[in-house]
Amino acid sequence: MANAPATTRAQQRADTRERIVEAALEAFAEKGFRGASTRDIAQRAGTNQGLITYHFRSKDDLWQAAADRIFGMLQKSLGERLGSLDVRDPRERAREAIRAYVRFAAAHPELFRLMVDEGKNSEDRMKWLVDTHLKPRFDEFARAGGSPISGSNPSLLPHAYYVMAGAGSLIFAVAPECRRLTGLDPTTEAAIEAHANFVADLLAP
Amino acid sequence: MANAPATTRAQQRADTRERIVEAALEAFAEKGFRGASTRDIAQRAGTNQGLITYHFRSKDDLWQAAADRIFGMLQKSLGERLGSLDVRDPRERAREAIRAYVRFAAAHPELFRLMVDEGKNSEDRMKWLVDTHLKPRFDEFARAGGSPISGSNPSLLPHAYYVMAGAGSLIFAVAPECRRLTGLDPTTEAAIEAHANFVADLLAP
DNA sequence: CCATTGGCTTGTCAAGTGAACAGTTCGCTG
DNA sequence: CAGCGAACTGTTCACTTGACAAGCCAATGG
Repeated sequence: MANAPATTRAQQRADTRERIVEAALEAFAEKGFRGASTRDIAQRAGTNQGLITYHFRSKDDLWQAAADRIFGMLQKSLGERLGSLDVRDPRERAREAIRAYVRFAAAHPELFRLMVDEGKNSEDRMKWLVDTHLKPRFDEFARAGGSPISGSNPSLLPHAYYVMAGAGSLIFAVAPECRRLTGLDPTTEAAIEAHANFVADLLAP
Repeated sequence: MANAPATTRAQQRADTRERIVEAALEAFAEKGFRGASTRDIAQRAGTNQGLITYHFRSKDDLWQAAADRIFGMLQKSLGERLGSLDVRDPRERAREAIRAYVRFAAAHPELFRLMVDEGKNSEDRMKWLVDTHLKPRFDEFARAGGSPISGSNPSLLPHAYYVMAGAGSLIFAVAPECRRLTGLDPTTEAAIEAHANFVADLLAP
């Protein structure tokens, strides 16, 4: 009987791509699109730079894969949390949605960093991000949280959306700064819960 | 009588430095520290790259000058606004401080972009920024706005600070994204006032 | 068992990058 | 008005960047 190979080709391919995407997400969030080099990403993934252009044609394609990954995680995380919630009261559902979002922002500050890095310019990456990932999230926000938060005034929806995103994410996105500035480590469980409740109390009291 | 020179040497020097710092602030906010090149900055300022290393020894020094500029503007802007306000009620003063901050964030989104770009890592620029500019602002926030906002619970101060900063700034920092995502142009006077009131109502109702 | 495939490695390239420096201009001072 | 020195310019240097081409070798399938 021939030795079965330790890892099949398909497995290896998938594993490598996964490692690269994860490293890319980390690097892009940390240094921005231009600041992160493909060599740095390759090193974090434990491979070489040439392999990146082999699996992903270009740096842009790799960035899209990284964005797909983090937004996929967000959708899955929020979906699970709200799906298994049998509360009908809209305000209570809105509160729980806000708290779920804050917890996700704490666990994955890369999401916010990516959004800010790209949202400030009008390049193709921003347009792709809005059309592919942000639009669906915003529409869902309008449906679920609009009324309890913005008081059923639709013209306030954009304000409410960006207030929630900014208020819920910033402290985790600049965690090193927060530690040095305030002494509070926002990555602790207690700080995360305190922040989630603080934001929920503000937006859906 | 000898012709007085069109511009004195001191004027020329100051003008040039000013143009470079302004261009640098713009570029750093737009592309991040690593993403912005000194050549790009020189071009925006209408000069050449060599002049930058002449006036500012290094790219780091130029970045500090840019940070000094935007934080100086913030301090001046808030100081003027609150100085000429003869309202004694703490809550009303807090509301006005919040609204003043939101207006500044709208007029100068570079402030928030710089903070996020640097606050996410632990490099020297972040430490310098905290010690030199952020610490004083945070202390003042604790003195003036702490009680009306965080309900006199000092352990909530960091949360309140980052909620205000994030909620008040994000929509302006990612204005191109906001336009495409929601249809709302956050740079209009109406949108700015709406946002200022929205945030003030949340934090100091 | 061997030819082939395809994931991966290595080496190379043109286009930048920040810093440094020699050369040029010109306002100011003596 | 001479000439010093500060403001400015253009170029060079050592290095990094993303992309690509050629070759390597283990898994695959006949």
